[in-house]
Parts: sequence; structure tokens; C-alpha cells
Amino acid sequence: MATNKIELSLKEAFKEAMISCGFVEDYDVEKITIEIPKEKTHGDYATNIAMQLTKLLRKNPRIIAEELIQSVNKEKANIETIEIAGPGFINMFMKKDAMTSIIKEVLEEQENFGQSDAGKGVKYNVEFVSANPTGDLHLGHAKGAAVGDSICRIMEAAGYDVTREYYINDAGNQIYNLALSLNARYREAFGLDFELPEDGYHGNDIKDIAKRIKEEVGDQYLNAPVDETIAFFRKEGTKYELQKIKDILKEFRVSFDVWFSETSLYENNKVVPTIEKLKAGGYTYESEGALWFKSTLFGDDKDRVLIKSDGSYTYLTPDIAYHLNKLDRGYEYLVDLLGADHHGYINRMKAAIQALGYNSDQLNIDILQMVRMMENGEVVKMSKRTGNAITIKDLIDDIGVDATRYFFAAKAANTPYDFDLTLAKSKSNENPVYYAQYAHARMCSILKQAKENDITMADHFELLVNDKEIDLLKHINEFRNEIADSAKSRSPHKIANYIQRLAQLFHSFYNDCYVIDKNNFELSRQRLALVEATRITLKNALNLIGVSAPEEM
RNA sequence: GCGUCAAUAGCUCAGCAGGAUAGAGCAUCCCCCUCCUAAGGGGAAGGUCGGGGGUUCGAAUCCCUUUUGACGCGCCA
Repeated sequence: MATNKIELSLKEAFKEAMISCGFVEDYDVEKITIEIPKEKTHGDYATNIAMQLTKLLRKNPRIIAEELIQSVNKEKANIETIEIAGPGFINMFMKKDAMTSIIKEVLEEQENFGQSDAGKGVKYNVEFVSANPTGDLHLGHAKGAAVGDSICRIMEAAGYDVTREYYINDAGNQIYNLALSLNARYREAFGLDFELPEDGYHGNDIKDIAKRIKEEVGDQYLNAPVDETIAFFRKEGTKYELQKIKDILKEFRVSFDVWFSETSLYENNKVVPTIEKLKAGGYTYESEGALWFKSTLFGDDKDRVLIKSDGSYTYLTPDIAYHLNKLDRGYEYLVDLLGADHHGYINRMKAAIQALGYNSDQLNIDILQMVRMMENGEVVKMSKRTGNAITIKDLIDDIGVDATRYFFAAKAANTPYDFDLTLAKSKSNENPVYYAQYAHARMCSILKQAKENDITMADHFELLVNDKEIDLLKHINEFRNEIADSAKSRSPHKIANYIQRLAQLFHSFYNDCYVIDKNNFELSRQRLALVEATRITLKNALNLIGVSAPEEM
């Protein structure tokens, strides 16, 4: 866990004090909790270490605390005063200048401020979205895209080695239906008889693609052999649909490192050897003409079919091969982001990787609970414009990328979400995304005017002793911790909370502390540096959840 | 029936490796622009943390139980 200099020095100081009091011979500093009390009279920082030690020492926590504060090195840890409170909390008030050193760090690190090596370069593969290339991405995919991309950005900032991956289901039945649907629309485009399959794709997007294919290849597939025609439309349909997905994700500021094709599993002969490996391990059996995987051996509810009695694979089979392939590629951990309707999938896939010799902990399946679109208190199922399911495109057009991404990131992914369309669309103070962006715009405005008045940033900050300034500094000090925390639990909403708090502290500072003051030039210079440090922190934080930081609004 | 997730202010949600008086935004009610963007700030009001047990010095947080809701429980993907 990354930690800031102030807290680290406090932890070290308490560790030394514990040792010199004879309480312990050694102690893991990570186990010492240093927190910022909610109540200001409880100090700048506090620790509950004395209460934690009661179990070990079997002594009254206040007595332990008393001994600790006697031997703690206050000078070294920059403590101004230290006191015992309540049942045994140790509250510390820091020397004013202890807080300001963070400003220099931020100004030096710029867009890298907040990064740490907390993740120790551990290799993670994060798979998200992975929607079938058969149509537009809808509301649920938008949540997956926003949450997944934010998780990756945050993990990267926290020092994990992250590969973002999209699994393309381009081999199954749904692609066959896509091909049939396209072929039908292609014939339609020539004014010929056509037959749309019952479970095919009936959207206008298929018509558009068919028209484009007509322009590209002319009539050559009107009378071609059926196999050849289907193969052609499979390939072309996947290509077009995938390109549309890539384009919209790019617009949504979501990127992937690897686009992994299911078909490639067959082309590179990955599926059969996976089944053979399960067989060789004794984890399969035949029954009723099908091949089963004994997933119950690893805690699954029931065994799962790998090869159906008609000889074809279930969805699970190539997916097991895919997960094995990811692990074989050397990732220590896999993360899958799945919709709540797939949560039954967790146990069987964990069972599979165990049967294949990996540890079930290496697969983390994060469930994204369902999203409901609400407008004026009513559930909205369909897009008003198209009459079809709400797509990412609808969200981007109606709400904008910033607000959409903020709304998805601001809420814990694993709880059901009612997306308030009315609120998200409103371009007013009711919309929380503007609160943070407005703070950034205000800072830019100050910086711009300082420049016009030839006020430059100071490099020493002894005048920053106002409560509002100290609060801001404390919060900036927490940024690295917050990122590391958020990465560890893969919770982008923690960053959103951090952003709200930072914006709030700034707005409050803004009202109390006038920055550009020609009559107090030195204070202006010092505050200006604080504003710039705050601005960099806010911009970096917004970037972690894919939200822009406008210079004016 | 079994499983997963949820239930906290009027609304939308934080807080949940136990810690001090449960927080934020919005909505409501007061106050603040001769001054860096009022998309802002300050204040008020608003809660038996779904109910009931238990563990603990201490529980919104952990355990059990119960109610309600969403989603699963295919040789679909």
C-alpha cells in the first residue's frame, strides 16, 4: 500500500515507540492505522493503535497510549501536539509546515502525480465489455465500458501491469444468424426475395451494412454457393459490427490492448487440447451422449456440458480454452467484468481453471449489477429516437461522455443502479459532474489572471496556515493512497468520491481565501502554487474515470 | 426451493479488513456577489442504518435469523 510521507513518518514513529516501550520486538507498519478524524478537534491525524494493542498486552488502552506518546519522537514525525482522547485514540496536531511539502511534489510530478508502485508491477488481464459483434452496445455495455476502463486506468496509476482485453464471440450461433440476416438484407437491397431468420437481427443497422457490402462487392454473392456466401457474410458482418463497436468505444474514451477472437482459438487449435487436458485429469465423463465437466468437484452447483450430444460445443467450452490461454500467457491474475445475469458463471469458470492446474484466486469475476434508466421517476426501456434498446450512442448524444462516465463511475458497480436521466441531462448545478468540472474551470481562471498580473508561484509556503488551505493540503496528500485503495478493490467510485471532496474543499477555499491580491503579493504567490497543485490533482483524478477537465465553463 | 447481490435522510448514494456525535449531492428553509466564474459558499432542518437476536470495551460495519427487491439456477450465449 502506498502511503504519503506524513503518514509514513507517523507510522514509523509509532513503530519505534512501540519497540522502545517494550510492547513488541518488531511490527509491520502497514498494520498501524493512521486516519484523518472527521472531527477537527480530534487532530490532523489519529491512530487507534493503543486500542489495537489491548488484545496483545491486556492493558488499559489509555495506559498504553500514555506510554506511547511519552516515547514517540514528535520532532521527527513533525508532530506539534499529541494527546489521548476517548477510549484510547491518540490524536495528533501536525506542525503547519509539515503539510505543504506536497505542493512541490505535485508541481514536479504533474500528470504523474498520484502514481505509485503499490501494485508492484503484478500482471493483470482485465476483460470487459466483450459484447457480441452483432449490434450496437447498449446501456449495460456502457456501464461495463465505463467501469472497466476506469478500473484499468486506476490500476495502471497504482503500479499494476494491466492488459485490457475484449473477447470477441465471433464463432457461435449468433454470428451465423448475423450472416443469414445480412444475406437477407443484401438480397433485399437488390430488390430480390429475402427471408429474415426468425431469431435473426432485424435492426436497421443490418440494412445499412448490407447496403455498404452491396456497394463494395456488387452482385457476386447473389448466386454464389451457400457455404461461400455464409462464410463471406460472417466475415464481413463481424468486421463491420466490430468496427462500429471500436469506434463508439473510442468516442467513449475506452481503449483495449487486445481484441481476442474466439475464432482464433479454433484456428490455433486451443479448444481440443483444453478438453483433452480436462479429460486427462479425470475431470470429465460421458452421459446421455454428451461430454460433461465435473465442476461439482470444485464447488459448482452442478456439472456442466462441454460437448453437446449433437457434437457441438457449449459456450463454456471455448471460454475455458480462452481463460486457460490468458493464464498461459503469463498473467498472474485475470479479471472478468460480467453483468449480474451471468453471475452463475463464476463457479464453473473458477472450477475450470482449478481443474487445469491454476488457483481459483487467480480469477476475479466482478459482477456489475443491472442498470435501469429512469426519467422523471419512470423506467425508460427504449430509446425515444430509435425505438430500440438504449445504446451508448444514445447516452453520448443525450448526456455526453463526461456525465455518462461520471455517473457510472460514481456509484459502486456491484449495486443495482437507477440511472437518473433527467439529472444526468440537466446542465445545471443539480448535476454533480459539473461541480467538479466547475472547480477546475475556476482554478484555470485564477491561474490565467495571475499570469496576466505577472504573479508567479512561490516555492515556499509558510503563509499557508488557514484551515481551508490545510484541509486542501491534507486531501491532496491522500491522493496516492486513494488511488492505491481504489485499485486494490477495483472500485472507481472511490475516486469519484475523492473528486467530490476535493472540489468541495476547493470551492470552500475559494470563498474564504482570495488568491490574487496585489496588496499581499507573497501570500498570492503561495496560494497560487496551492491552486495549481489542486488543479493538477483534480485533473489527474478526473482523468482516472475518463472525465475531462475543462478550462472554462 | 437453491444461489448471488442489494436494503442507510424526502430522492440518488457514500461509509462496511469494528472505533469518537452515521456523511455527501439533490430537493426544502434562511443568509452571502462594489472582490479571482453564484454551475459557488455559509447555516438550518431532515435518520430507531429494513426487523429481530448474537459476538465485542465498542456494530451501519462481523455472525445467525427474518422480511422485501433485482438477477440467476439450459446439451442458450
